[in-house]
Amino acid sequence: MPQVSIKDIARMLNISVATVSRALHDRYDVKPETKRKVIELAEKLNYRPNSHAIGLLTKRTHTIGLVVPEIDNQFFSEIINGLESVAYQQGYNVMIFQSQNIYEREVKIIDQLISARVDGVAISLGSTTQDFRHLNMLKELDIPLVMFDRVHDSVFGHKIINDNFDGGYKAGDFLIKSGRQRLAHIAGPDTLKLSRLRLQGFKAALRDAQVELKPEYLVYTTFRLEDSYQTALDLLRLPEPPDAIFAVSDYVALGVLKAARELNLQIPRDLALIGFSNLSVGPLLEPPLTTISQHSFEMGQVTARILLENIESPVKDYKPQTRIFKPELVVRNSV
Amino acid sequence: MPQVSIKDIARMLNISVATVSRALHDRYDVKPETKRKVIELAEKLNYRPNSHAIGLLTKRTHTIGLVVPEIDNQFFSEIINGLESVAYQQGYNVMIFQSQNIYEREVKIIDQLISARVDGVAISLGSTTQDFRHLNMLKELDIPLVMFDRVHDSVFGHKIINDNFDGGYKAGDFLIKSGRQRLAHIAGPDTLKLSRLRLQGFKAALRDAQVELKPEYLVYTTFRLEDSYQTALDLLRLPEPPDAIFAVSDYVALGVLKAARELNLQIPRDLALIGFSNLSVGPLLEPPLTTISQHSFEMGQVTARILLENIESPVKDYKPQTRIFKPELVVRNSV
DNA sequence: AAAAACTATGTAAACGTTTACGGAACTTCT
DNA sequence: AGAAGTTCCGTAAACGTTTACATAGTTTTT
Repeated sequence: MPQVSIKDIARMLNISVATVSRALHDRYDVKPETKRKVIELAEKLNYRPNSHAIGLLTKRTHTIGLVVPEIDNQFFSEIINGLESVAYQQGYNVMIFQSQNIYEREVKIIDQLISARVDGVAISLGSTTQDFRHLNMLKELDIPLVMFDRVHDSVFGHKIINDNFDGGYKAGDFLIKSGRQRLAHIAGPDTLKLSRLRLQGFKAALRDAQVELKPEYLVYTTFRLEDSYQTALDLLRLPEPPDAIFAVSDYVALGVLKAARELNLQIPRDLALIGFSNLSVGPLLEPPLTTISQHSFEMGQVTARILLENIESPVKDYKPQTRIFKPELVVRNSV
Repeated sequence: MPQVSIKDIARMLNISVATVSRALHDRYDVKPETKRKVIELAEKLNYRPNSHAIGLLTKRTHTIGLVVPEIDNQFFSEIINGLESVAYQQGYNVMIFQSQNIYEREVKIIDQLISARVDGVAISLGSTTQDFRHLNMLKELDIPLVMFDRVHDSVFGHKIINDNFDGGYKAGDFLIKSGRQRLAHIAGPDTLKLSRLRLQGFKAALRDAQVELKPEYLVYTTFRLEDSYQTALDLLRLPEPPDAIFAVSDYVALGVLKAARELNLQIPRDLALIGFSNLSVGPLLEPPLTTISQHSFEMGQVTARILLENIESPVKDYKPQTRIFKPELVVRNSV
């Protein structure tokens, strides 16, 4: 038994589709008797409205497209949860897509979202994205856009970001205040703004305290566990190894932890370690990981609110807003 | 500038919509000259086909709906990745939804997927779901269904599952072979089939080795970290505490780890610990966690393959298949 | 008793796309 | 030169739904 339409119901009851439609919407101008018959039959036949027909006609889908680099990343999944919680409450669906940090896939996803005529788009940019035409096209098509966490200035849209500079500063500051001198930083890819900002904040903290950042203490890694482990290993095997490491993320800190264990370094005695993100496993590690926490769930909520506000606003032109979240130091035992 | 349609292009070039459609599909019966003009204009105007119109007409959306209890769970996000990898390759989109283990939300999601006329549905059941009418409706509407990991016999659809009995057996067997005698199990909610099966397998291993399972060594928990930590704490504070624990999942094992640390128990000396799932942080814990690994990525791939095969098959009736994956023991240092 | 108002329903157009069918304008063949 | 074939394009219907407009029938008002 394939899908039933309003037409089928109309035919079976010998009435017009218009009446069926009105009955299902509980309009005032339908006889209660008719209403009852329609609703009963619809129920019996498991009628479900065809959202393509509705989307085609009304040009509204009550759907927002969400694009993240990857979902198996707690930071993003928390943002997704925050965003969904607000969207559902307002009667919107969320379609989640992963770009896997692959530029071509990101472009394809955006094309699909346009084809699906979503009411709005929320995205965290892929790390390899350098050309932004696909995103600026949304503006031309009057589709509201909100970028979160991984944003770029040459894209027209709202921005929800962390103050990564501040986070980097807080990490550096805390390490210094805890008495360390040979501070190192394992940075993320230089192409990512968040990497650069965390590094800059870290540097600023050192500068303010007149602590030197040795060139060999600044190293780069990707977010792959294997990479950060290797990078940490190299760093800790220097003739004069650092006594404190600020890792650009908790994932990277996990790599440091592994490397330190391999070299029989004890944390925090031989090495202080601070991460970034506040993964839920952090407190369960040995030692519990000191980190910088981002308000991920909240960021998702705010992303949704700004997007929905824009979608429901009658004017299509909008001035992009920027919301900045301040990260927080979470002190545990790794420093 | 709102969205451009095929009609707009036709009007601007003084040709019919049929020709525009044919040109964009690169049909043989369009003059190259015309083709060029159409394609150029479409490109210039950022034309994107309206997938609602196409879905309405062709009744095919090339979209599959994916429902998981939650995405911030590595097991599920790995399955998602496996499923997406196959789906994308075959030109299908994946719409991801979270039920949050809330029955009403699961029902609503299924309704939406029906409304969106997805070509097929893959789902891992929510833990509170007891009524399956919403899922069996898919059968009536000729929408193929694949259940993975959390399945139920009263639902008509394919099943992709882990042999949880075997996993439980392997865990118990390994603990016994490593010389432990006072074996305990922290089980998941009894409503979940996977909990019951892992427990049964564990019991079978003990029975086969003629090792007793003391009633007080069998305790239950939810998957919330706080709960498993408390449960573990109670267990380890017994007058005669166990010397080995099989935790129903790695998440729960993290709670045990925390409790053991609090009580100054050393793992594996004072307590052997084995988890289930093989989370990526496992090897980075202290000690690295011994666990039972599930082939999550592969499960996702198989889920997608079976679903797509069914979707593309010309016959709408199908015999549900069942695929069982054998879990694997991953030996690290916690035993 | 006619006019006015209300009730319940139907008609038809529109949204964007695809495609079967038909046919006009050429070209090639005999 | 007529027949036959080829090339290119247009017409129109269909998918499922909503809604402005029209209208028939009934009730109320004057």
